[in-house]
Amino acid sequence: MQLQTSQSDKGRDRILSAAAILFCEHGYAGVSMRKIADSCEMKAGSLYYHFKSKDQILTEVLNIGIKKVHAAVATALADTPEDTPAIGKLRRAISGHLHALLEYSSFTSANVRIFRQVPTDIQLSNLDVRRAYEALWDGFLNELTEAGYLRDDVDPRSLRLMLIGALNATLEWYDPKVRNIAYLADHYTDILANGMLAERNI
Amino acid sequence: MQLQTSQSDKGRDRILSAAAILFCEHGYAGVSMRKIADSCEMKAGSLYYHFKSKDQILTEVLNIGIKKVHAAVATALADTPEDTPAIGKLRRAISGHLHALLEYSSFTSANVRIFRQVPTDIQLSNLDVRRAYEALWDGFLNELTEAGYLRDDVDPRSLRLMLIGALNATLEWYDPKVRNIAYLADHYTDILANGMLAERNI
DNA sequence: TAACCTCCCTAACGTTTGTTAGGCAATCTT
DNA sequence: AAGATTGCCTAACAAACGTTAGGGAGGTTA
Repeated sequence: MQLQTSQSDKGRDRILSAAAILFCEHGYAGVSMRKIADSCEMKAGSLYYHFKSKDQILTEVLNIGIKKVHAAVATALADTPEDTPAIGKLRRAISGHLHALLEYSSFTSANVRIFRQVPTDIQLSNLDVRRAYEALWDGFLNELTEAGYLRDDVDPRSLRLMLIGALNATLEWYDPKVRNIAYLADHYTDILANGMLAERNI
Repeated sequence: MQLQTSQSDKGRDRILSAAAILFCEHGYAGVSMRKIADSCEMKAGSLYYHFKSKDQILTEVLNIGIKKVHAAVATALADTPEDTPAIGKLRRAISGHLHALLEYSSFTSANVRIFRQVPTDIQLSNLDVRRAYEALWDGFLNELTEAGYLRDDVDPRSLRLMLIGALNATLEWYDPKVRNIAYLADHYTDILANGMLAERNI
């Protein structure tokens, strides 16, 4: 997925990419326009040719972040062969989310890390894309429930919050040198699906 | 658990409490000494009577944060009656963590939210307390494994990362008006223990 | 060739930042 | 009563902040 560039918005993209990485690492207030400019080899004033304020850069970074995971998970689900079992679909969705979060996209990581620390009006401008992503998961989990694959005593919304929360938390400790994403996706799918107890205790 | 005050460190405590809340809401760099001072009805200069720098306040907030969850979980486990089943112990530990995170302690929330965005040397000064808390969980999970309660194909360390990650993520959306902590603790324990599938698929 | 647009630059503005020096009233010690 | 200590204050500093105005090099269009 490309940043929504129409033709040759090279400068814009460089700025957004640099900003995403910096926001992710140091938080919103910890990143100045001068630091963003530094890390894409520009000067602070030049950023204002492409964006009208720091807040606008932030808003775009946040929106792109969610759109990237959304696209990754939607693709993973759409590409799933007809006869894939429920746990297989789940694994693909989880894998898509983790890849977008840990590998492809500093935009996604930035969103997860800084969303709650950002001014309220900017949070609001990110709400629509967030809700769309939540709806994607809720739809998928509801399908599984209606098909009888999920326990009927767990409500899909709570499950979604827990599931995505658990996945997003990997961001805090994930290290590609220790475990790869495929292992992580399998492991998380297995435990979320089957639990950690040797014998079930429901 | 009190902030480690020897006698009447009232000023210190007021500053630390105010700082914890602000750090949690706006991130490290988003909170100035003047804002901390404002919200505990002091002036910025006065903070330097109690602390030698902003970084020192941050360091103490982070350390207290972990110590609070540690104490909560340790107490929960220690108070568990002899014959409590494995899932009961797990529930108590999870409940202790969630209470410290969501109810009692803005120090704990601050730690979870801002740790990764903080300068490296300050992260390092928080490592010892963090490791001690991790060891508490690893010890508990190892006990369960050795007693045969946990599946032997999941490794306790990965499990701990996933479990605490999932719990910490509640911070992003928890709202006491929608669900109480007891419900959350039960729900998380159930799914982590038994999984979400109607029929196991191992 | 002239006019224009694109994309970056420099230099400066007013504000906010962390921190320090010095002062002053209340309390405690002797 | 005299002196020391505690706990806060004010005022100021240099640095860093977001943002703006204006300029200039290079390519495109007329």
